[in-house]
Amino acid sequence: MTSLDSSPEAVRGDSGTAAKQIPPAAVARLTLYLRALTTMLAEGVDRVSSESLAEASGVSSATLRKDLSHVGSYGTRGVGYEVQYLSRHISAALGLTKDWKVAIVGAGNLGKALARYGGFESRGFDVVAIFDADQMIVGNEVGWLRVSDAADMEAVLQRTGANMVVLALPAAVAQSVCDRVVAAGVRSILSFAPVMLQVPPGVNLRKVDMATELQILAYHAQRTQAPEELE
Amino acid sequence: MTSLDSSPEAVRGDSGTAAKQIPPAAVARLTLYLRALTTMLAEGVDRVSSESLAEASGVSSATLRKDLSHVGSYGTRGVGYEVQYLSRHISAALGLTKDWKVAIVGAGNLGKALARYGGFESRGFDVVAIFDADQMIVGNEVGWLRVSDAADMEAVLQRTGANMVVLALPAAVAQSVCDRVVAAGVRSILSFAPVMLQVPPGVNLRKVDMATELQILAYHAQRTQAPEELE
DNA sequence: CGTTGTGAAATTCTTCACAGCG
DNA sequence: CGCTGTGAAGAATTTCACAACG
Repeated sequence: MTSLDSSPEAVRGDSGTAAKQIPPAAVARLTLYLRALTTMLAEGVDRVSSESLAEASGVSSATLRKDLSHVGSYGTRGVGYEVQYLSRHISAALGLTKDWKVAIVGAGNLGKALARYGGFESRGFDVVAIFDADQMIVGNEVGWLRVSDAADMEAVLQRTGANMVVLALPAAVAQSVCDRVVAAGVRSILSFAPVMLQVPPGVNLRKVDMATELQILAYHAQRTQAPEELE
Repeated sequence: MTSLDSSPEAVRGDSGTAAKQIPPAAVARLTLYLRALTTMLAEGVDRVSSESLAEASGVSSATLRKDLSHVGSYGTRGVGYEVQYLSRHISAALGLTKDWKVAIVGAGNLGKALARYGGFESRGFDVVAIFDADQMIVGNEVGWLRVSDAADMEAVLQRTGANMVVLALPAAVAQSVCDRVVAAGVRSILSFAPVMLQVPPGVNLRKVDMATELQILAYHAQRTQAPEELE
């Protein structure tokens, strides 16, 4: 992987560590390729061209090849990519070789749904704990886990070695729980709470807001199919 | 203002309605502003500057003002924005004044969580039906709804006037259900199924994949805290 | 005055097109 | 010959900086 690639500038690498950074948009798509490759692997496909992998992932082949170029050169010209080989390299680039242990905070409907969601385990994320503050819920079984008391969060996070946390709780308490989680040393947080959370630098926070998704859909729907709407 | 009008993909062939299109990235952020404004409204705040609304939304003030410029000029120079007034205009621009009726397909853990999720109702989306194919589940109560038989989907969608559908079902059946939903006339779909769905042009599809979010988080986590640190 | 709204510059992302290689 | 990998071109988006204005 030659890459006459020089980082533009302002790369926050203090020095030395020239680990090539992958553009955010490309990272998001790499997960799609990985999913498609996993499906192919299960179907016994062992080679794939950029054209067909792109189609299976819903992107253009040019975009796909450009994205893969950030990861490395794992294809064979004139042939394509070996499914398993490529799959492994994308996983490595995404940091999925590490053992990710996820704790879910909030055992309401969403928290329970997430805890039982097979998609996590099957993609290398191990759900190790689920918390709730409601004493009526603490102790209940959710999947193969038992709901822990949110009061013991720090201790349980430590004991289970959780290194990612999913927040599935009401907006009102999200920030304070988030603060505790950060204080406990967790540096990767996925929040489903519909609020802007403040986290210190060095902590990775991603947000998913389901109502937001519907609103975006509403915008497009209104544009493409509203015959009567003028202003 | 200008007519920098290049359509990314299949835009309807009509030419009469030249409603100004808002960049996708801006649309996504407008929903954040709306959320922040709603919170402020509830707190009794009635004026806000671009600077503070930007902070409450987690973006730069320059980005915020640029985004609002796509919607219109609703601020007062030297003063700021009136919370309610701006809120109303963003809602209108996003198409949220229309009555959106949402049907959820799949009454598993996720489907139930979504059906009971207060965030939809509170932001103008009315959940009007929930379906499942499992006869053990059909008829159960979920929130204030009763699970309908997926076999009757077309009829129920018609009767309830659903104009948006949320797919909360296994990857394996997602495409075929999606096809039925499209055939029934629904043109806006939010899918939680971890597969690439094919929809005809004119149908709006958005996807949320929770495992994908964790993978993206993993990438960043690995970059920012893995180098050669021992702990 | 202080803050909005916006051209223009800077940056990032996507697409093109083709050289390079198996 | 066919397909990958990649510079270069082209779009889109974000940031800057300041004129306009209540």
